[in-house]
Amino acid sequence: MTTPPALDGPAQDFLKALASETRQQIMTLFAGGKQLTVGEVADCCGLGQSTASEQLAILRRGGLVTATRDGKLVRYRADPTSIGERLNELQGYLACCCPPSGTSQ
Amino acid sequence: MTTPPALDGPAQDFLKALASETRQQIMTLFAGGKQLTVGEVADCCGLGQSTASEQLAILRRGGLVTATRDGKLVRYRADPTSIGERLNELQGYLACCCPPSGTSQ
DNA sequence: ACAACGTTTCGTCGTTTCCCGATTTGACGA
DNA sequence: TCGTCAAATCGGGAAACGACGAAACGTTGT
Repeated sequence: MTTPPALDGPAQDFLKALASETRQQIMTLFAGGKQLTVGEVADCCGLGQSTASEQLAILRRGGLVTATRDGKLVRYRADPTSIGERLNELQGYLACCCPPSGTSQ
Repeated sequence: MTTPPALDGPAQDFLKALASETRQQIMTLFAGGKQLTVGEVADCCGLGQSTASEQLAILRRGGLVTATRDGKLVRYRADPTSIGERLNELQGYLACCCPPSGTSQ
């Protein structure tokens, strides 16, 4: 009886993180493996400093980016491994609702 | 120079649709290709009738479900084809931020 | 014509999200 | 030890979201 597998915490955070246009825009900045500081992100997106920091924190909780300290700077970059995992989980979740073969009703 | 491919409308609707716990729960009801009416969804989730209708409309806009009329009922079910497409688009978008091979910074 | 089911719209309420400025924390370097 | 710069956190205000009930409408079947 296919236990309805409600999405768990991590997957939830992943979706929440992606469900904002601003954060989607931020993610595009990391294209090609680029690394950026909070200030650069704020600059590129026309956001306040604290706002950028908050949005990056949400992306980090969603497993989309990681941060490493470099002197007094903190460099953010995309986290392909984690993204792949969450994407897989999402696919698995959706697969439950989407019988590849029509088992019909 | 990987044109930053901001997510387009459909993908946006897909993410928005999935970014609600209630709608995630609704999706699990369709597991195994089941079909449900608005009333059944409202019942199963403890939602008001209009709320269920609204949430289903959002899921439909997101390409997650389709609706067909059957007599005076409207039956909803998951839409695997559309889901697959949107999932692919999402993957493509994320791939831009996630160099499969470390092209490094 | 009428009843049943679904959809849409309206107004409301409470919660959450987004963004901000201000303040605090943390990590240097003098 | 003191500044200083970057980042994080705090507090607040505006907007968006989720849910509700009620009403009006469309469709379908009796």
